[in-house]
Amino acid sequence: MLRSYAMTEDRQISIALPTIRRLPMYVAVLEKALQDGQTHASSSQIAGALGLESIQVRKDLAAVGVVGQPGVGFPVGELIAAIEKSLGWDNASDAFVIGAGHLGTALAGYRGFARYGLNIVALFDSDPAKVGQTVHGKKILPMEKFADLVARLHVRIAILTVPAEAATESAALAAEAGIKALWNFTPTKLAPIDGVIVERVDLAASLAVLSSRLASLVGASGATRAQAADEPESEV
Amino acid sequence: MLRSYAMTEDRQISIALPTIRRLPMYVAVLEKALQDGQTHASSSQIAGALGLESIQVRKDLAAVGVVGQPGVGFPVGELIAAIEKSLGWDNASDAFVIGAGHLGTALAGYRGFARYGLNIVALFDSDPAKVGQTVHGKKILPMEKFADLVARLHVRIAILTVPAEAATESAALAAEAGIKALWNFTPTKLAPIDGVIVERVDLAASLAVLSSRLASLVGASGATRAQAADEPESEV
DNA sequence: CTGTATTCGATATACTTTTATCGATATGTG
DNA sequence: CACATATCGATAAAAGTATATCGAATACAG
Repeated sequence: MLRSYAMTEDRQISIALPTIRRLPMYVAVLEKALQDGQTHASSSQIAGALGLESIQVRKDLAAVGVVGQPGVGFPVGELIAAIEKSLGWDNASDAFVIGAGHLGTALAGYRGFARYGLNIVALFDSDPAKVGQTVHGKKILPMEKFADLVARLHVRIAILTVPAEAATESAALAAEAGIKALWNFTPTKLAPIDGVIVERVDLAASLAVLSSRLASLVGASGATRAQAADEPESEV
Repeated sequence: MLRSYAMTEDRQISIALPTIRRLPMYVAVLEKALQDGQTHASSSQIAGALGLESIQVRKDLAAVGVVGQPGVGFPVGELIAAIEKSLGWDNASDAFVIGAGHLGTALAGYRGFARYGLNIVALFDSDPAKVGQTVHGKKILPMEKFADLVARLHVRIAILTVPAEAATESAALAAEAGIKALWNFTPTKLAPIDGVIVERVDLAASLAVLSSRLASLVGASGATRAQAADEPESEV
């Protein structure tokens, strides 16, 4: 495989974004296979479990650098380790939640993150009424302590769950404190911040896909009956 | 079924998925422009506000069928209306939340949805302790009443915020009740259900992008050997 | 009225991602 | 061992997206 990069040993950077997004699904399937006692899994097996094509699975797995064995499949354990390394999930990262509202609380209580190499340490909120409370065994601390604790605990990841209007300010504060990666759950699209990675969970985009598909489903049934098995009521 | 260009206005199906995901951002920017009294907005102005290229904005806006005026820009009001129509946001849709945990409560309290044409009517939970409570002015009802109320109120959208292990069952129940679109916030990848649109908010995928970028940022000091202890099951 | 700066839309090009093809390797059966 | 089946990896093709170019339309200043 020759590509224009090929300089660095770790080619994590060059893994295609769509591939990266699929990697967690592979981990889930592979861990299940491992529990079932499988030492190897074929691309077609993985693909079948996820509703993908086997060839795409092979391409994705090739991207993380694991070689399979013709006639056998891919070594499950090795594969999991390689994927987790590619994602940086081999070493758990500590994270702070900024904004101890409903969403922040929900995320703080989500245990699945442990498997994703993410460890939520504490929550921060500017509301004095919330400070001092404990949610899911994690303390809610005042924003004033944020910068100091980021430095002392070497926390690199902050999860933004503040109201939309506070997002920009909170992001700037986090960047100032030395946060390297922001997981932005607010509807606010943040301006790029130098040296800070921002990944947004865009509910509006997700809902847009859902509702446009729904709209075309309903709209299509009025014009054509080609694929519609049942007749939805025309409620416009 | 073939996608023809015959219909001038209603070719929502053919809008590219990446474009659809960007449409909500345009709406946000355009509404701001409208508030500032602008009647027209140029593609470069919109692009600048969102960190995109003007040409991409023009292409996206062309996809929703609005024509701009050379030297002037795009008519703001018309554009908003066209985008909202494309997304099915012109008529608000009622939705039920299944699972009145932290996440479900958070979503039920999120007012931004109103602007996205989504109206959360009630929450459902199988836990008798939660039933009867009210969150954000919305009642938590028992799952037993779900099917009946879907039919009576013609609700088409359900928001899944149950624990991972309950996701498949809840989805089947929703489909049975006549739900047409499922917005899946659980980590469970649902098998395709006939006649039901499923859109998943995949936190693992989002986190994968974040952490892989963070890992490659740290970059050169990457040599680590770690065996991850597995977590039994994920739980929202 | 003329020139300059904007801006759009159509077409073309480049890039990314997915899907297809095919030869080679491995397993298992009779 | 011969043969059918399963599987991978490399290469190629196709499909899908993003970006570049350029002529034409518009506004505005001089």
